[in-house]
Amino acid sequence: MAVRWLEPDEYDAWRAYRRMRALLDLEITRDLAAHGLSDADYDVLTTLSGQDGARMRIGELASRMLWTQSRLSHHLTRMAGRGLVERTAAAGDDRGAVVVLTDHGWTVLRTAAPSHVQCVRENFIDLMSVGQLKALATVAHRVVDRLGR
Amino acid sequence: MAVRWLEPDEYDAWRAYRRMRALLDLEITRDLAAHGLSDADYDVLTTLSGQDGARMRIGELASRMLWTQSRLSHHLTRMAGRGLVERTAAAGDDRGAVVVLTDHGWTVLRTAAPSHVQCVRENFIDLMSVGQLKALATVAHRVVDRLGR
DNA sequence: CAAGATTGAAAACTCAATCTTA
DNA sequence: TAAGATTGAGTTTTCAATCTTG
Repeated sequence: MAVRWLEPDEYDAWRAYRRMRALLDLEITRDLAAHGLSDADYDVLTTLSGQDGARMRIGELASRMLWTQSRLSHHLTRMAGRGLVERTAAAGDDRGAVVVLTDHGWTVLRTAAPSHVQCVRENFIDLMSVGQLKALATVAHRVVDRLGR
Repeated sequence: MAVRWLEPDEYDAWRAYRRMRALLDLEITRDLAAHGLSDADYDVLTTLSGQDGARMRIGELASRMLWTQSRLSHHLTRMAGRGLVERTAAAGDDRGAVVVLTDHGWTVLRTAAPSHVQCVRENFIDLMSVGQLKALATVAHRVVDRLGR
C-alpha cells in the first residue's frame, strides 16, 4: 500500500494546528494556575456545573470527559481533598457513586471563569472571522462524529 | 470589568474544538502505541529527523518542542535507554549536549510514519475541504503569531 | 460473571535545586 | 555569575488488579 504523504499545504496546516494547541494550552494553564486550578480541575468543574444539581455519576463523568475511570477516581480524590467536590452514594444502585460540586467548588469556578473565558477569547475566538469560526466548528464536528464512538 | 461570555456559536465551536482534540489525540496515541511509541516519542523523533544529521542541541530541541529542558532531559534518558536516540558532546561548548537519532531510531520512525500519516489523513485532513484547510491554517498561524514568544 | 468504581505500583511530568563549564 | 543541562522529590497519569454489588 502506497502511503499518501501530506502535501505541503496539508503539512503546514497540521503543524500549525499542533503548535497552536501547544501554545494555547500553555496560556490556558498559566491563566488557570493563577486561580489555583489545573486544566483537568477546570474541566471537571465545568462539566459538573452544566448538570442538574451539579452532580453526575462517576462513570458518566468519565466517559463525558473521555477520561478513564481510574484517572478520574484518582483526580476526584485529590479534588475532594481540596473541598472542590464531594462523593455521595448513588440512589438505587449501591455500586455506583455520584460526584457533586460543593459550594466551595462553585465559588472557585465562578472566580476562575471570567479570566478563563477572556483568555480563550483573546487568544483564540477573537482572532477568527465569523467564516473561520464556522469552518472550524464544521471541521471539529466532522472529526467528532467520525471518532466519537 | 464586564465579562464577554461566549456566544452560543462561539461556545459550540470551542467545545467542538476541545472534543476533536481529545478524540484525535486518543486515536493518534492508539495508532502510535501499535509501534511502541508515545506521542512524545514521535514528536522527538520527527523533530530530530528534520534536522541536518538528525542532531540537535538539547536546549534548541526543547524550545522547538515547547517543552521544558527538564522534561526533555528525562524523556531523552528513557528514549536513549531504548536505543532510539543518543547523547553526544557539543563541538565547541563543553557545557552543551547534542542528541542524535540512532539507526534504530530512524528505523522505528520509518516504520511508524506511514500509519501515523494515514491516521492524521483519515481522521483530520481528509475530512476538510480545501477552503476549510486554509481557514484552519490561517487561524492557527494567527494564534501562533500571537502566543509564540 | 458483569457493572461500577477504587487501589497500588510504575511511568511520565513538573518544579526547584544542583552541577559543570563559559 | 550566567548558560546549558541534569537530578531528585513530589504530583499526575496509566495500567492492571481488586473490591463490591447487580
